Amino acid sequence: MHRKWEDSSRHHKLAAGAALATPLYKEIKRLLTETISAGEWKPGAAIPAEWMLSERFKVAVGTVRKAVDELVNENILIRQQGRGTFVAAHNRARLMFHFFHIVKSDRVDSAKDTPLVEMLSFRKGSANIEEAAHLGIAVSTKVYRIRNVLRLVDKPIIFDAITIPQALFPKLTASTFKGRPNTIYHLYQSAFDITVVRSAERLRARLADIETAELLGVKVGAPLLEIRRVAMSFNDAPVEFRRSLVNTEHYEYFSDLAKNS
Amino acid sequence: MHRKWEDSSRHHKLAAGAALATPLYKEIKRLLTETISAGEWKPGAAIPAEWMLSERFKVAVGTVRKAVDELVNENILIRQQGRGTFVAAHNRARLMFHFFHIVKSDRVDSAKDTPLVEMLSFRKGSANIEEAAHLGIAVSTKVYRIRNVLRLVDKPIIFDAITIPQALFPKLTASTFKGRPNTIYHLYQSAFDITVVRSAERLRARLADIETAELLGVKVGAPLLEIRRVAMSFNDAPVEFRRSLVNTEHYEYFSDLAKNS
DNA sequence: CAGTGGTCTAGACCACTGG
DNA sequence: CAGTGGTCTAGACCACTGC
Repeated sequence: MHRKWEDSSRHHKLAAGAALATPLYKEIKRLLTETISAGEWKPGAAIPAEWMLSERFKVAVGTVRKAVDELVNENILIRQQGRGTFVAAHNRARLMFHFFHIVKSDRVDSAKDTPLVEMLSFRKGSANIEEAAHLGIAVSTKVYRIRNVLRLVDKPIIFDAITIPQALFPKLTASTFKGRPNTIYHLYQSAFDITVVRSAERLRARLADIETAELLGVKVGAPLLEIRRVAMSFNDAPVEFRRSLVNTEHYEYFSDLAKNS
Repeated sequence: MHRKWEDSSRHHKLAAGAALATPLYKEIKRLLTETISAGEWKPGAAIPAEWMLSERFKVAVGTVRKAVDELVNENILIRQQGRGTFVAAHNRARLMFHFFHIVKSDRVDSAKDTPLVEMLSFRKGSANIEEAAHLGIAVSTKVYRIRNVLRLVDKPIIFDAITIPQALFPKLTASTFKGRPNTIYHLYQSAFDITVVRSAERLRARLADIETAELLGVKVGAPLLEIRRVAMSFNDAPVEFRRSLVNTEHYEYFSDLAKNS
């Protein structure tokens, strides 16, 4: 009855009081992540019902649920009662909620304006020290560099400089972005099978230089918020490094450290 | 056997397809929070074992666990296998981990320096519009205002202006802070029974004015990171409004939106 | 060793969705 | 209505702590 005793591969205590056995649900979680990552279940599609997964993996439904719980918590899966469990897809709402933190400063409710992206340039290049460090690649590795201006309510507010490794995005060209109504993370996902699942950001204050001042319509020496973001896929694999400069005269960066109730 | 049918107060469907019954574990969570908030279990102390709670509340242990799970997730409770479950106390490690986000910019590991706090002033006053809005109180409500300079590795890096309602902190005086080796949130908790459980922060870039420039040892017009924090207790009740100005020449604000694996 | 939380199982029933 | 996730229960055993 008790599965544990049927499977001798678990609970392997090493000689010298070494590493502990991984909980079964963590293993299921890993298998689920792998299956998603391998493309068996596509973004936006439903994964099999929990009872099916429990049969497939030969574990109790409760164990599957605990694994799914964590993936839902990490925004990799989305549960919908009565419908099923789905692989999170990168739509605009998701981007705005999880990856766009600029809000109008006079809004108490922290509602967000949707940015309008205008590409300034698209170039090939070699990773500098900073880019290499953040992307976990060697210096001089080939990268793409994309520069955008983001407008909020018609005014240029954000200047983005994006760096991504060429190896991850084969045959990417400037025209790939043309006429795409979706977000760039949706493009990563739909065209290159790369799913951004989380990001880490570092912020500091900067003075606007001549170029940025012109782009954002501020004076040289105006204060700008600089954001350095590393976007990561499964297993914290770095995917994109982005440096943003934000005119925070009427907008702010909102950081809610609230937990998931 | 099934508790649901013994308790008729739950599952109350209102006439016009109205509000849903609250899950039992949410109710248990509320009771736990209330009990902590009422002071029956003190910060740092263990709460009763799960089986005791399950008897006390007349529910299954699994239901208690689910409630405790969420409170652990919100950093209100701390589980320690083999020892028990404890009410989170505000020690320095906890503060640094959850409420202090300034890291040295050249450190990849995002290790933090411990700030040395020097109080500049302690005054009574009346809430202005901004303070009132953030603290959820009426304009002109009586408040305390505390101004600090925080040094990191001997250099003044942060200027803090803290505003708290007098009603929440009876008989607070400047000398209350004298010779306290602990953090201010520890003081709130130990001397006033106010536990800060989460915070929301808004960031922007600013230019240093004369006063701040002098305090932080930078030039007038130097770029500073401004952080407006609202610290909250249980049920998101605002407790403290803090405006920080940070010299981000060698330090950064680190925002990791990682989830709890 | 007793006592705690951590994992896993098994099964019942509820709430919601969509045909 | 069938099928999905959501809640709740009950009980076994494991892993860890501290006496």
